[in-house]
Amino acid sequence: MKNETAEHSCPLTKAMANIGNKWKPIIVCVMHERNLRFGEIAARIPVISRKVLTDQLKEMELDGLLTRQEFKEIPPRVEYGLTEKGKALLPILKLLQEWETKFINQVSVV
Amino acid sequence: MKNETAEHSCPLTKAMANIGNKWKPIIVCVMHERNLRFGEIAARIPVISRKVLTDQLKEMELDGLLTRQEFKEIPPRVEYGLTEKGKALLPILKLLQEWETKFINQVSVV
DNA sequence: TTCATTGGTTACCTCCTGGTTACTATTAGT
DNA sequence: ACTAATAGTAACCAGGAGGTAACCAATGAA
Repeated sequence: MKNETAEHSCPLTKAMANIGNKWKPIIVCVMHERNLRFGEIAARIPVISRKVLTDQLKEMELDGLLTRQEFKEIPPRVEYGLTEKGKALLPILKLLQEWETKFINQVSVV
Repeated sequence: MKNETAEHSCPLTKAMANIGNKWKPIIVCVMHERNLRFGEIAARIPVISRKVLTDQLKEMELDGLLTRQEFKEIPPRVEYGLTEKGKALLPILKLLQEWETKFINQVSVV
């Protein structure tokens, strides 16, 4: 979610600019226990395209949510890991999941 | 954030489909203490356009986040209020704000 | 008769997001 | 000589999200 006004606006807007999109919360979640290689992330989220995954990982690195470590090997190996900022998001995302699960049927059915 | 796969996917994806956009978290926040009329919400979020606000409120009503009560008066009066589901979001959004504030400077500066 | 008020609606437009597909580099293994 | 493996890129595209501006209905007040 691009947001030109994010810089001079409330923390909530900035937070949503960081993780308020389709894939980023999921990427954070799948990395909860250990660093993962690019291919491992892709395997855990099979429905995401490689291009979009690359884009998201780049943005998240810039936003300080995760680190990227490139090993100079052939075939290439790249490992991604959560930063402290990224890790701090985990309990919040867990709450969000619980919230969704709790109120799963409380929508107006049209 | 429209999401065709939301129905058969993880709660997190569904949660983000509910509130993962530019305005909805803010709308929830400004309604934290009491019901508000359309114009009051608009006044609390001056940068949102009327059309977008209307759209968001409609979607949030459908998603069970808030209620809409129309009084048959002239000029019209419409009051919006958080549902239990919407209220349950408040502490989570508060955590998100705190998270953002805490890590506010921890981004890679390019 | 005209205006102000409220809560919208309608038509239209732009740009971003996410998506597909094909392509790349480099080395080891057969 | 050819293939497999990894982590991407590049070119291109459709659709949706958010935005602007003008308009509307109903009534009381001036």
